[in-house]
Amino acid sequence: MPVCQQFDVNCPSRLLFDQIADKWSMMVLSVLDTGPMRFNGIKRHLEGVTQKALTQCLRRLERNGLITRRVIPVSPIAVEYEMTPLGRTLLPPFKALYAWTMANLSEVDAARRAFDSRS
Amino acid sequence: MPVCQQFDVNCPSRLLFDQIADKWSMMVLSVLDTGPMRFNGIKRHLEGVTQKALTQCLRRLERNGLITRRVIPVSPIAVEYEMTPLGRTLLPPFKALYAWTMANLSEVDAARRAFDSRS
DNA sequence: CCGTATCCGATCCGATACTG
DNA sequence: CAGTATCGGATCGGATACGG
Repeated sequence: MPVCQQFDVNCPSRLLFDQIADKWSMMVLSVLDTGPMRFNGIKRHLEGVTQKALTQCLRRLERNGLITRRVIPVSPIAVEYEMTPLGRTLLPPFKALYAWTMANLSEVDAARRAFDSRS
Repeated sequence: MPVCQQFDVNCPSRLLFDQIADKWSMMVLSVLDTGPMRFNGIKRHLEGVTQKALTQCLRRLERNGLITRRVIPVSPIAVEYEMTPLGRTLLPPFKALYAWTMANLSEVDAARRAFDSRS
């Protein structure tokens, strides 16, 4: 089975892939895999993320059904994010890809140096 | 094992993930999985790709050691791209992710409609 | 605490033109 | 055939300010 059956930018798989392969989603899901967490808790775990970027990322994950957002009406307001069962099913494939990157980092790096020295 | 050990934008895995999770790489690798192919051959298989985008994508894949580029000095010139052994090892994790997207497309779509109707 | 709104520079991306 | 070069619009992303 090919990775994308239609080799098309509108391949249904690609439209979903784009939503989860972005800059922060993978790390947010990984953080939430350890349990529910509040906004600033997540933010503290992701060094370098801005509030805007994290908000957008969380919204997208929520819209795609991978996490839930629960407002706790205390003062000041608290918002807890939690992985859904669907979100949990995404972690194994992600981890497989993560394992590949870690296993092949050095080989890729060698290829890059070879390429860069050629040009 | 977490998806990203450092939860950091500079996590070495992320820096590599960005290179392969882009708009076209997955499809190019999938096309080349069927055998070596020339530039315009690949282009014909990827509906919607521009020459510029494909060139950039092929360069990046070549630089990362996932494909090779071979110039065949005929007239007019021919250039053949071929998957490397390293590139081949990337396909199983990719296919796992592809399988997940196909398996969960409808559930994600339902979540999106629910979210959109809430707001 | 958890956002939204706005501005602004950097970057991407397609279209087009041109070359060996 | 397989690129490179260039340009302008669109989009992204950070910084900042403000609000419930």
